[in-house]
Formats: sequence, C-alpha cells, structure tokens
Amino acid sequence: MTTKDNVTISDIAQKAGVSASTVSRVLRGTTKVAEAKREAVLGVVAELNYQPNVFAQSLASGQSMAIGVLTQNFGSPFYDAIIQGVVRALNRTDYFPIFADGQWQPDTEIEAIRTMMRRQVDGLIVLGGFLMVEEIEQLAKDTPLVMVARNVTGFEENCVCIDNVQASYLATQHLIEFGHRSIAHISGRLDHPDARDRRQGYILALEEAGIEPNPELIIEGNFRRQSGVLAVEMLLLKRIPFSAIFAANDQMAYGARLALYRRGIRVPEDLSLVGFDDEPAAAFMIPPLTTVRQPSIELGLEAARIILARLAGEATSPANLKVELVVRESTAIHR
Amino acid sequence: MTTKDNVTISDIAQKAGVSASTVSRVLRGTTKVAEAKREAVLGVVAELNYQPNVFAQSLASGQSMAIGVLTQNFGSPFYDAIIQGVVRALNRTDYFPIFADGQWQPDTEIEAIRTMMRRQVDGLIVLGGFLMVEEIEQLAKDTPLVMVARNVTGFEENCVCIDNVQASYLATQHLIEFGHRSIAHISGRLDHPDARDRRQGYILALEEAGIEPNPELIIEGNFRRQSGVLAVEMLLLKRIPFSAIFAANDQMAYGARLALYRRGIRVPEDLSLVGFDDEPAAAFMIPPLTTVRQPSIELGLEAARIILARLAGEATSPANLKVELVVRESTAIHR
DNA sequence: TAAAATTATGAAAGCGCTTTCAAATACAAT
DNA sequence: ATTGTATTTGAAAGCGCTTTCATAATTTTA
Repeated sequence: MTTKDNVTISDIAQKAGVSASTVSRVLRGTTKVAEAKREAVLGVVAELNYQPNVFAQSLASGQSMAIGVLTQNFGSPFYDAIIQGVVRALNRTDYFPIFADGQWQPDTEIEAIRTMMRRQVDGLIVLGGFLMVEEIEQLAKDTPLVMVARNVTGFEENCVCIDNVQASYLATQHLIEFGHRSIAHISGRLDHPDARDRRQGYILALEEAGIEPNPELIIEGNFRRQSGVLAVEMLLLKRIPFSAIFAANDQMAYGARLALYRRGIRVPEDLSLVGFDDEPAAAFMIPPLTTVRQPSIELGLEAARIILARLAGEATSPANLKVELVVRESTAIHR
Repeated sequence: MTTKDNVTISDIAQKAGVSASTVSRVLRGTTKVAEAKREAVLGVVAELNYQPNVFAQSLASGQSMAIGVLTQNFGSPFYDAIIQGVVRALNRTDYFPIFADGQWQPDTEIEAIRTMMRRQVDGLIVLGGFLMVEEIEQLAKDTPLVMVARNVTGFEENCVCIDNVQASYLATQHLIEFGHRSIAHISGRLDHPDARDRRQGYILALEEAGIEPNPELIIEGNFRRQSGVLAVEMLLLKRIPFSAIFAANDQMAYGARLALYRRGIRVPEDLSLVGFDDEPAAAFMIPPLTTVRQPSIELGLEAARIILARLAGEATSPANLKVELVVRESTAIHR
C-alpha cells in the first residue's frame, strides 16, 4: 500500500543522477529522453514507489485532471447507474471523477458546482438538475460541460439524453394496444422538463389513438415512491374508472403498486401498470414491472466520452441513445 | 456563477493595499489583523469574487481538506445511504468528500485507495470491503481511517458498525416467536464477515430456542437480488419443509419474494420472509417487508464525526448504533 | 574537418498559496 | 522620556511539480 508520499521528484532526480526536469519529462513523456536515463529514472521511481503529488502537478500545469460530476441524489437508482457509467469510462483514463450532490435543490446545486469549480475541475458533467439556461451557458464558457438526462435547447451538442416524449409515447401505446382506453398518468414534478415531456408523450399517444385525454386522470407526483401511493389514492377517490396507470418513473410505480395492493386491486388482472426507467429493481417488483428502459449506464459512458473528447479538443456529437419498452408482467390485455 | 479563477491573493493584496501574507491571514483567521485592513481585504475579496486556488492551498499547507470515501458500489441502497450521511455531515465543514468505488473487488479497492492517497486525502472512510487487517493498519499509520459497516478486531475505536450477530438474532427470534420452527437462511458471501456474523446470529437464536439448525436450510447467496431467487429455488428443490426465510439483506429478500411469487407461494400466508437493512424500498415490497433496520444514514454521520474528531486531534469513540426490528407484513404467525 | 542545424539536458522561473522570521509598530511599565 | 514587552505586518522562503530558456552534446551538411 501507499505510504504518505514524501519522496519527491528531486529525490528521484538525485538518485538517478539526472535533473528534476528530466524526471518530469520521462514521467509525462513530453520530450524524448536518452534511453539510459529513462530507464534509470523509471527504475528509481519503481524502487522508491514514487507517487507524484497531484496538487503540485495541478498547480504547475493548471490542469486538475478531475471531472466534476453533479448528481441530484446519491441513492437514486437511475442517477447512480449513470454515475457507474461515468466511473467506468473514466477508469482507464488519467481523469478522476469528483462528485457532488445537488439534492434536487437549485441552491445546493449551485453551491455544489461552485465547490467543484473551486477544485478546478477540468470538466463538468451535470446530471439533471435545475440549472437555468443562462447559468449553463455561463459555466460552459469556463469549462467543458455536458448535461445528462436533460436536454437544453441551444445546447444539444452537449446534452446526452433520451427522447422522453417518444419513450412515454411508447409506454402509453403499449397500454392502448392492450385495449386500455382509460389510462391514468402519474407525472413527475412538472417544473422538471422530463416530467413535462413524459406527460406530453402520454397525451400524444392518447390523442393519436383517438382518446380524449382526461386531465382528471393526470396526477402530479414528485418522482418519489411515496407520491405514487398518494397518487393512486387520489385517483381512486375520484371514482372515475380507469384500467391502467402509466407512472413517469419506476419509483412512483412501486408506490402505486403498494397502494393498489392495500386496496386489493390486483395487478395486472384488475389494472395494468407501467413504469419508466427500468431500474434493476423493476424486474423484481411483484409482479415484474413493465417499463421503458433508459440506457442509464450508457448515458454515463456517453457523457464521459463527450467530455473527454471536448477536453482533447476533438469534435463529437452525442450518440443517439435508444429507449426500449420492456414488457413484463404488470400489464395485461384489458378485458 | 463562478468564473474560472484568475484573481489571486496578490491581486487582493495589491488592491487592498496590504501584503499577501495579510490577506492570507484574514482569510484563514490564523492571526489577528487590524480591523481596518481586515475590512479592506474582505471588501476586495467580495468585490473581485475571489476564489482561493485549492491546489495552491493544499500544496502550501500540506492539507487537502478532502476526505476519501471508498464505497463498494455506487447504486447499492445501503451504501448510498451511508454516503448520504457522510455528505450531510461534511456539508457544513471545510472538508469535502471524494469518492471512489471498490466494486466489491479487492484489487479495485486497493487501486481506488491508492488513487485517493495520491490525491492526498486527509482522512479515509472505508465502507465495508475486503481490506485485510494488515493493510488497514498500514493505512491507518499514514492517515486517519474509519471503517464503516465492518468491525475489525483490534481496530474497534475506528469502526462504525452495528452488531450483526445481535441484529440477526433479533430477526430470527421474531420468526421463532411467530411459531416458526423450520426457518431457512439465505446468507451473504461468507468470505464477508458481516455475512458470517448474520448467519451466526441466526444459528444462535435457533439454538437458544432449542431448535437444531439444519445446514441444509442455509444457502449462501451473494447479497444481490438474483441470488435470492436462486436460493429459494435451491431450497425448494430440497423438498425439506420450511415455513420462513431469513435473508441476510433486503436485496436477497426481494429476490426470494419473486421466486416465491413465481411458484405461487404466498407471503406471508404460506411463508414468512424477513430481510436485513431496511432499505427505503423494503417498505414498498409486496407485501411490505419485515426487516432489521440498520441506521445507515446515522452510520455515515457517525463515521464523518469520528474522522473529523481524529483530524482535530480529539479523542472519541464510535457511538453504539442500535438496530431495530421493523415488523411489517411479510411475516405472520405460523399455523 | 569546420560550420550549421538538431537534439537532449539542466537551471531557473514560476504556479498561488502558507508560514516562518524578522522588522516595525504599538502599548505598558518604570 | 526611556526601556521593555507584546502585537501587527511584510519579505521571503518554501510546497512539489511543469515548462521555458539557454547551454551542452550530438548529428548533419558542406
């Protein structure tokens, strides 16, 4: 294991009989160095288990080799999966991710970003969040920035996301194909563009099938499990018959499932339920949840790829990541 | 928002008509500075929106103000909850957490720690993992280290954890009190001490109740959902009757639940199921899962508290965190 | 073989901050 | 007023590295 470093570049230099500059050069590979010296240096480096001081490096070079990743909530399966993707992509790189948690609060988010900027991150990956367009543009001026799971108009080249409208359309269409006509929707927080897009896709599918969307059947949730149970209870209270629910994320679908269980309403026999995200847990819901799969890990990988490209000065556009309906056992043909 | 910093301490000094040293002093509050100069400095700092360069600070002071947090898996609800606790505790501090993911692999873990050490973390919080005692001791020599969710003999003063044996005993006892005599156990990876302790508590409770533990009813899982379904399938294959299952974590309980659902075995009518952890999702299982609550956020808070104390040179011992049985609807009296 | 054109290398100047050291100023005591 | 003590303050020396610049060594060309 590492010992707290105390061996410096000049220790190496001395022991290898070269100058510190040369050591730096062989370590960074910036200039050709005579093979003999090269080997001598490398030898001493290995022998002394030299670990460069990252701060000195960063201070001198002006690069931190750190990528700031702003999540909205450690513990959210969806964001965590994206993070996994980022981590994996950065793994075999010289870059290192540092994380901060915006906690779904604009203030915390700004503060978190500030903290990261203070740590001189070379690039920024922002997962979702509430940053306003001007703030994003301002930030992007200072440092490469890619947004994940959020599409910002005019900033598409740096947004890695899926088509929420289309995904949502897919889910609703599935329900319609199964003969459902009266389909409720539990939306996410409508101050969030994703939530609006998903509602939009739901409405679109309905309209296209010649079904008049009923505003009474749309309940605004907040993307969390508990709001799913509340939503179902409100829906039930209204005494409007419906045979299916489309929840704007899996978490709320779980909540809905629980509320239905409590009322003795069977899924899918009495009511079909569709989620959104396809978190790993969705396949383990009782019954396994039909849902729209977001390629979350891929989103993370892609985000890292883009930012690395920006850092290297290469031009790339985000790949078009496809969503996919995963039909499991929570939906059935409407009798 | 922050602009990439370019305003340095000597800009401040110049504009405020003092020396750089003085600026540093008022910013760090290390020495008394005349009130007039103090205000002048602060004024300019605010005016220019000065952000100290963290690297320069760290290089000069030898402190990084960073706490390394090694998790085993971004996306694991239990570890993520601990992380939340750490984040929250560090939030109003000058310290900043940096994370790495050991991915439940000893090599990755070592590599991750090395990376953090290279970033000169002032302290290390390690969640679970496979670090061996010697490695831990070696590390602890270099930097304050606290282990979370793992108890290392001879290192208790720096271990924040619960009593797994006792917790497990509690869960099993609950089942016994409900009249179950033939209780299966899905353990975690037995190369992990937690898993062994939990199995131990299960056996203890059985023996104390005069029930001979049946090794055939103990299946080794790996803490992941899928291993829960496999375990139930193996159990069923054996054709030994049993009326309850105690899983060593909630994830495996979810898996078990799914396997039972597929076989048409009702929970809790036909079989009682107990988990371990009380992840947020446990309350949303169908039916809501009876489980042992680990105070995960508190574990994180406590870990941060300890490491902060160590950093400040204060002596403290880890608080004794209590587990608690949360009885929900997945367990019933054995008929 | 001498002169010109290339390299490989070391010295030294930072990067932006903290902190020691000593000088300067203020205050107290005689 | 004078000496002594305590406080503020600035100059300067690092922290460990990168990188420019100039020199020394090497190769090429005439």
